Amino acid sequence: MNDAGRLPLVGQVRIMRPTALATGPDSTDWTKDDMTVRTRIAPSPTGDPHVGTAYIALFNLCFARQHGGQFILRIEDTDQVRSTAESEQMILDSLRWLGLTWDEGPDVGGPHGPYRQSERGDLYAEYARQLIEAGHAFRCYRTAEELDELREARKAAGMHLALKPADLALPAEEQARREREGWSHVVRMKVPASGTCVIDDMLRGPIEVDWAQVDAQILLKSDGMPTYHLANVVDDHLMGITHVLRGEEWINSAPKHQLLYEYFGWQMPVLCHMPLLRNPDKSKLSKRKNPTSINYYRRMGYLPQAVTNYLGRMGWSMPDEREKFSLDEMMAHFDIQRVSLGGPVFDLDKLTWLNGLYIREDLDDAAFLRALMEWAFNEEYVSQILPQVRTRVETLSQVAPLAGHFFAGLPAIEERDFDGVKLGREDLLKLLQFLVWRFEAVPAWHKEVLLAEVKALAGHFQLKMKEFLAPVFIAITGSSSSTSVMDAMAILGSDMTRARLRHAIEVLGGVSKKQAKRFEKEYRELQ
RNA sequence: GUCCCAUUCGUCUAGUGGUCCAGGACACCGCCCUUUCACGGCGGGAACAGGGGUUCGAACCCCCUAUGGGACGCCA
Repeated sequence: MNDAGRLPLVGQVRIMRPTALATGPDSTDWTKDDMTVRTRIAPSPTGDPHVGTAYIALFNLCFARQHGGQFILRIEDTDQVRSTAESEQMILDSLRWLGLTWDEGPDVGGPHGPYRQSERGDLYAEYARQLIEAGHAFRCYRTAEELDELREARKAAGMHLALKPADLALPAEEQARREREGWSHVVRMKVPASGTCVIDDMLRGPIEVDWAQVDAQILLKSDGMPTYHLANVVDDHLMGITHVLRGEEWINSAPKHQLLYEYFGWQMPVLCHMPLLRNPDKSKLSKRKNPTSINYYRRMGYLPQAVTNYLGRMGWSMPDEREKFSLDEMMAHFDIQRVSLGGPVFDLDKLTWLNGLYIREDLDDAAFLRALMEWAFNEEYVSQILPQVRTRVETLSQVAPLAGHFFAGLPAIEERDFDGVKLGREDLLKLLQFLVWRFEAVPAWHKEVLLAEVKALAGHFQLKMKEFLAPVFIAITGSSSSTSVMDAMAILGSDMTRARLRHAIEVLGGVSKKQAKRFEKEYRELQ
């Protein structure tokens, strides 16, 4: 693809831009009757399926459906290092489990495919080339060290850290030399040095950002892959996306996106930045502080309709304020203007209450039985457990007590359950905390990987595996004698394992702020 | 450090200038129901961040301050 004229364009989608900037969100029409609304969720397959992804997907789906439009799923796997096929599959499975289905996507196809950015070939490079030709982008040969220095200089001067085209420019002969010698380079977009950019937000109204705050964004990485900003704009346009509902964290890069649309001469989709889901301490929801994987909630035995319902209550309410509603009801009554902007704290208690409501009110005996079987009493799952119990039981009735932890959430343990562990309190907490941190970072949740991690840590603590695993055993299985703890962790999955380890830390009185500081320091040195 | 976004009970929220000495839900507490525990029912405490405006009137509009969050990556 090297002729710009042959690039596929989407002509039939008409978008009405907000016309009255000064009048604010209330008096502006954001959709038009003759427009086909198209929204999308664009997850990056770099880990466990995140509840935040489901949250944004839910609102995109409801917005599209409510306007009789389409909802698209696109995989943004331009990060070649971190993206995995396994993660992509989990994301698709999880969203489908929640009932958040898409009209077009990598697995179901559609007229605007492929829906996986890694399969969209050199489309992005071609668009980047166009921008260079038009003088809107440039090749940048700066080294990582030079970039660090430039940022340091700006920091020292008390300026925003955004690197501007002028900062990055090399003397002509140096630029020529690096080009001639074939240095690795990136393509960056040109951005105005000063002035103000106004972006419109469907909920927040006009937002002013000073161009001085906006850096010369990299569009094409040195590996030739596009960054989010380029790929996102190109694909949203090519796929006819009319409304972009995404997380608040994108507000600051919206000027770049808007500028790219202008450079290309494309119609800009309507932007809507949703509030971010929060941890109880109000920081952005993170796996460091909370279970964030949809897999975790599934494994904990939450019903998909309850999870979806609960996510729908995050920053949004039904016009009649009812707490319990189905996805269909939400789509039928959806009104984007009812989104409240304060970042909602993800509250396990309320989700759990809601889930109970669904079990009590919505499931008859047959449906309850089915839910239970689908959840964990199915062949696939139980088959994983069998090898763990076969050699340890003499009657079938011993299976449930022995393997109960495979069918449970957090074990009912107390402080004194750890009495038999021959470790000081500080070391005990440290051991569990280090394990949690270590597990947060494992790239793939496989037994061999976990074993390597555990061995490394046991070495650090100068403990035999048996000694090291004693407290882990209690934390994971809730007992001092049970099935293999390494296998249990592998089977239970990352979030459940970490949740149980964290639960054990809490049971043991928790880690104080001072301890946390000490632990972090030691942990960093360990790396 | 610079910029952006936000701010109603502990938490999720209703509220878009008078109907709000602020309503509902979770959690918590009490009572009732009950052979236990739940479920269910009834009740209780609990919030408009602060200060200035605008207005006859402000949770709601404007400004300032404070607090929280986010962004500033060859991650998305």
